[in-house]
Amino acid sequence: MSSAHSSSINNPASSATGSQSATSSPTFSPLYQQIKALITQSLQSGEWRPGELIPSEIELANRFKVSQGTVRKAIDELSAENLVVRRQGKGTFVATHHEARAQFRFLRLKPDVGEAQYPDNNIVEAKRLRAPADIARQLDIKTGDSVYFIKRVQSFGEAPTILEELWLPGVIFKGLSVERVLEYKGPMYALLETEFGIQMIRAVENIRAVLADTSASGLLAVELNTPLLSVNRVSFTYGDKAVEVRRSLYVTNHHHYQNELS
Amino acid sequence: MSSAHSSSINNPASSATGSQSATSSPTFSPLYQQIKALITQSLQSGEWRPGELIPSEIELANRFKVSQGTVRKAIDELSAENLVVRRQGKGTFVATHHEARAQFRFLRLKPDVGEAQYPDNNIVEAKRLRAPADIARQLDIKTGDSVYFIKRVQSFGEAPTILEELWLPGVIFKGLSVERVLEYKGPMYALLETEFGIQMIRAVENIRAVLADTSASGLLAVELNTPLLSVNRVSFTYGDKAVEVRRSLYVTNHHHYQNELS
DNA sequence: CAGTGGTCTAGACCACTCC
DNA sequence: GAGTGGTCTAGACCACTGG
Repeated sequence: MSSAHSSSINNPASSATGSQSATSSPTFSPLYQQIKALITQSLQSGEWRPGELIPSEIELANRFKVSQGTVRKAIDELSAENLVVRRQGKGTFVATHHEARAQFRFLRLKPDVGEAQYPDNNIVEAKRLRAPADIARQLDIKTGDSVYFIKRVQSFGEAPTILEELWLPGVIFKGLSVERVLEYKGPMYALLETEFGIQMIRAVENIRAVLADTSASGLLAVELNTPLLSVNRVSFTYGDKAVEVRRSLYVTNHHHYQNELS
Repeated sequence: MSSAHSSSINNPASSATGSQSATSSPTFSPLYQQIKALITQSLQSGEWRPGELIPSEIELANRFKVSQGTVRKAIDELSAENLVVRRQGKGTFVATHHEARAQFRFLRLKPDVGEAQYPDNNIVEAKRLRAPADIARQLDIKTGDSVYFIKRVQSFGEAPTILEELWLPGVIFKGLSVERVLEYKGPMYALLETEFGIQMIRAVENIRAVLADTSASGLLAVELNTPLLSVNRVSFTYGDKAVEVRRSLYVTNHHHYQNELS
């Protein structure tokens, strides 16, 4: 017995050769799913930080007392969900929003011609306020709870193209400095990751067509009643916890929202 | 030697135990990728038809002279790409558009309240004509080549919600009967699958916001200049061959286009 | 060169479906 | 019970990265 990290896995027969695994106990799930859950916990707890190398498959197999193949299958799924990134010969790394690759995972707006690029940010407004009912519902908090509100315009070159409002739960992002936000020019998710250790894992977008009102037409430099793409996004971190509501208006005269169906 | 199906796999050492595989020959790819390609060929050729059971993993392993694990990994990927569907205890089946499950793979429009449902079709127009330049480019055919053109309105309950135009290459869907289309009420992809053995595997949608013109406002029963979601879809079959252009207008007053980012 | 993930095999047992 | 996909193991070798 090498002691230390044994970790309670639902795996009665830790015996010797071949068999073991998967009895039909009340709460059964495959071993690799349990391993996956344990690794996810370590990711969530910050045992390994974004961008860092996680232990090798062999090391994890030893730690959890399972075969390398089982760890591999667990990591395969985490990789498919973009929680980690595998690099042959180097190791497996915790996914991070601080990478060019990651920027476009949550930005589907592409220019009609030319290469995709990341837009410039311009903060219009940033403040704390009390959550309106609809926002609170989407964030799974109570109406009137403290939220951060950020309004910004994103531009490609000289053309303002995205007008968006972000709502972030005050409890989770406690201490978010308005000044910090105002001076920050990079991707918001990268900032939230480094400042609060909160990672956006998944998001759901509801899309409609709307008309530009006075405010939008002014900020986006388009005529009143220009058709705009309205994108209502709710973003989730580990454990399917909602941590952002983002309401965006896209000018789609020279850009389009691209989606792959498969 | 049990003769019959040996099938030329890039696998020099078909020797006995363990090793073999993966020499660094000019055109190298992993064994399971080669197996995947062979299975895909059989799917494409119609050796196994949509909805049918394909041979078991063990049978395929014997046929291709590889281990079951290798076949498994090949099928895993085909399953992830929705080309086949695995059913424990029963077998692996060729995916088909004749299933409730499959309907919503290519229809992301969801009602704001209530369960998703499949709309009723109303054909407005169906005819053969010569491909305009932009359609031809997207279908990878020549301007003026014969195409089928179908215009239809789809309604949820009493509310017309989708106005769309479909272009299908004449060469591929030769003999598509206008009468057949006019009387057909189900999903178009199911019809094309059964009538021509062509399966839609993947699609790319480019989305913008536009204003309803006179024609659209009439057919969709909305006011002139109502904002509409414009969805330009190109669909692909095996071998990434474009086989449909579909230009849709969605009324998003009581529905929204839902997209999951991950 | 050692260490990592990637591929491949062989064999075992489990869970599910159908006869 | 027989057959299918699903899980798990153990061990081998390959491809890639870096010191």
